Amino acid sequence: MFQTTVLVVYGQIIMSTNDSTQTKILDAAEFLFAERGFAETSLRTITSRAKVNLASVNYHFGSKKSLIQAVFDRFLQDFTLQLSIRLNELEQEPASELKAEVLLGALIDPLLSLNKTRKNAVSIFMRLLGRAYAETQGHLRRYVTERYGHVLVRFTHLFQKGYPGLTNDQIFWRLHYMLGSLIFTLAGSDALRQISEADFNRSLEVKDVIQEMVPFLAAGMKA
Amino acid sequence: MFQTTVLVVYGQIIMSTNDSTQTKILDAAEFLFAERGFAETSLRTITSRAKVNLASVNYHFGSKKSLIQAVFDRFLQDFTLQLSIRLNELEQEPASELKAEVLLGALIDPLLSLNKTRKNAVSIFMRLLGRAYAETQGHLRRYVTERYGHVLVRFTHLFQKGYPGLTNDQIFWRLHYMLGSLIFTLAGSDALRQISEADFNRSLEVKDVIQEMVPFLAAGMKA
DNA sequence: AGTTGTTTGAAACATACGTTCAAAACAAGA
DNA sequence: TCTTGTTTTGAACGTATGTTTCAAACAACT
Repeated sequence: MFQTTVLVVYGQIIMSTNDSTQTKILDAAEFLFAERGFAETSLRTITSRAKVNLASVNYHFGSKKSLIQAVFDRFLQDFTLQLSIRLNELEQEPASELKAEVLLGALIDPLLSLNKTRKNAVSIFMRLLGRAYAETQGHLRRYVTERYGHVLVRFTHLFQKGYPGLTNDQIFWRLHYMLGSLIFTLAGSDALRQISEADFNRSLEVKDVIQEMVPFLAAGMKA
Repeated sequence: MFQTTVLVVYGQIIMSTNDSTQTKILDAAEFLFAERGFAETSLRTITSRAKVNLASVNYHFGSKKSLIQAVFDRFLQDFTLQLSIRLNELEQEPASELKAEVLLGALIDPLLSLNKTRKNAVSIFMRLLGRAYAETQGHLRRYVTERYGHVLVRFTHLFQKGYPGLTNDQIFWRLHYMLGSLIFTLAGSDALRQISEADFNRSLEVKDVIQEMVPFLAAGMKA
């Protein structure tokens, strides 16, 4: 008794809406979690925004903690699927082809493609990642790394193959730096703006921000 | 009625302890806030760790929100003071001297000097900054930027002077990237480790991590 | 020793939260 | 239409939280 619309072009899902209770909850939850944080968002706020009953969260997801995991799963399933397709291709390439720009592309393209599924999905996803990363204490990070960590390991191996002159330590940390720039910048691209002055004429498109970032990160990688 | 010990060498405060209730609360609060987050840390947990009465938080700081601000103030007063001394010097220098390594040093040295005041102060401070940054919604970021933003503006101007070939937009974003790497890396240097494999032999000292980061960031700045 | 202003202490308050429950509403098949 | 399994609903429960209150303890000064 809910409405589902799926727009498919040349076999690819371009946009889909799903008015089921579960989807309405996930949509409201991911927005509010990204906006305010996990602890700061109550189930009542979520169900109120989703226009569903409070009890339906526990009925469909079991608990608030499981809802948070479900929000991440929806993003990470899409993302890691696309990423591992790219990794499969790159793992066939010779080391000479594994330059930073190429490897970053394998990360960024799947990321940007998320915006095809939901509005502002990339910003929301990055904010959620930033928050999950801050949750040193919680079980969320453990859950994410246990479930999706193997993809990042493959990504690391490609960098090691492409940059044999760097030690494993250097690779590890530089990947760390790059992730930091990416998540930090995309999570709060509207944030640091108010720190600086107003006389900047910045392009706000996520795509442009990332495009601007690639040469910066690639240069650092070659340092 | 409380004990204060200040160790001064050649006119500089090397280490100081202060057993007043306010200090005990601040010490416990900054540790727990960094560890678990603001919302996830209750006043009862704080006062229990600090071994003071629950009501003393509201007596000395007014509210939990004000306590959070006070925690930041204690860090930022130390840090921005040291930073602005360095900025004063650098603002006298010719543009040719304002290279990325030098400017980053003006940021990093005051940062590292925080570890002289309290144990693990740098890591704690960076985690707090990461959390404050994630708090898009809250008033915390507004408070910090209104009170200490002018120092960052001066820092931005120095970069513009040192790198006249870059547009203001590029400067702005690249500073953004650098901050992301810095905060992200230092806030969770023990975090991404478990994602990757165990066969890395990483140095864990904050100082070393930062030292390793400078060439990476400087190369990006020159890209 | 007595007075005054400050700090601490134990208890209580009101509120917001995640979760549970049982009844009602609904959908689908016999 | 009756039955069965699923979903939605409104209300309630227990608990944890930030804050307030007011009396007791304390420190400094005369």
